[in-house]
Amino acid sequence: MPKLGMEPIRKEALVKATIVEIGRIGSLDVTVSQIARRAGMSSALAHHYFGSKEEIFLAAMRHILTIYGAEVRGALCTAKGPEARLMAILHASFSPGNFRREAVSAWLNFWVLAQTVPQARRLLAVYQRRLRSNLLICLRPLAGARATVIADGLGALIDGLYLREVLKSGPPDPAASVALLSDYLKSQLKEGRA
Amino acid sequence: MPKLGMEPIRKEALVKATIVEIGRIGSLDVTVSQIARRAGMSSALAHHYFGSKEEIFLAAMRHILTIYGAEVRGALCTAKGPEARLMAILHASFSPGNFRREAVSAWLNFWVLAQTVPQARRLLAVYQRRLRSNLLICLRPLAGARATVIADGLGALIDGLYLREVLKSGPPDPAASVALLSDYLKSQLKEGRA
DNA sequence: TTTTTTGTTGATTGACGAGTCAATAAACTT
DNA sequence: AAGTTTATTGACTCGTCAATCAACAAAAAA
Repeated sequence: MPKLGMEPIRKEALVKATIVEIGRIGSLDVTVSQIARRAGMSSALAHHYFGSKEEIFLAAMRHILTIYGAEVRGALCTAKGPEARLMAILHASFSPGNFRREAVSAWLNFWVLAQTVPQARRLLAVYQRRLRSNLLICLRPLAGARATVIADGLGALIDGLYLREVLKSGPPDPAASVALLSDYLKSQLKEGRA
Repeated sequence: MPKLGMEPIRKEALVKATIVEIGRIGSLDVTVSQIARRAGMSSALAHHYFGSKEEIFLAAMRHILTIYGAEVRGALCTAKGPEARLMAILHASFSPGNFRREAVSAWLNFWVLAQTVPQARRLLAVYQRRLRSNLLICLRPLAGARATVIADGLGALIDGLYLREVLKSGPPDPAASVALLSDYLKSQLKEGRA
């Protein structure tokens, strides 16, 4: 039955399965067999395509970051004006796609991974830099010299809200998080003007 | 050579060794043997006193939370007035003790643990509630109805700044985190008055 | 048609790790 | 002195899992 051109399909299936399994188990203690089974193939095939478990994790991480990046870009392209663009970024960070339980769990575990795997750390650093830069572009015309402080605060606040989501029982509440962020933003901008 | 009354000594040594090892490895993929070796005993003894690896982790977590709680209480008892008490809490959260790489790494990994181990989740929830309540007590006289929003924001911000410190390369910079927090606080309080 | 490339898996290897157990020894009790 | 409790460990069991391999199947290239 071997159809040709399976590689990208299999890889994508594995990446998605990895995120699901990490979310299900809640940690990186996920076996390649579990991932492969969920993706509908043998563990040997997973190794065949990715070489190692670590590569699978990194691919999954890239996938999450790519989704997030795309979502931000998509939101930005329709938003006009710095304030609207800022809100677009914040909304994208808490969009249903990124704020699913499994995605949050994946993030949390990638943070852990970043402590030991340089490649993972680099990926995360790229995301942080891009977020920061996006925020700064919008903030500078609004807050001048205070832009960097506000951007750092917003970045940390986003991560912190993700963290807290992990412990919360019940369904995720993106609106509350965005509200808190926008409240923070509003008061910081007022501060600059005072 | 068996001296009597070793249990508490051994347990404490194991707990401290656990935190060190988690910091060193950067994850919970720490073997009981590693922990025991660092604590200067056989792995069998570690099992003898704690029964399971999970119990060891939970004890380590309790230890970290206890230290943090003590630090906050200590800082609070000398501070007079709501503003000073707020700053005391913030400073305690970023005291050198809590800010050592190993402690922060432990914290991050306990977060992961909290996703799957109910006992761990409960411990972390207690910490969050206590922090929130401490903040609220100080904030209510200063910000009235806005107190809860500010407390939630501070809590998330603390966690988020923590996170970024672990992942940052280079030495940690508690002062910058405290500065950002106090900046946030200041502008939020001004907000309430406006 | 033969050969090569691509897809696929069951079985196996080799390592490692949590938890148990039997055995030893020092202290404390009676 | 005999018995009990506490401390301590080396050796072992049992399971798991990442990674490899040999083998088979089908498409594409020669």
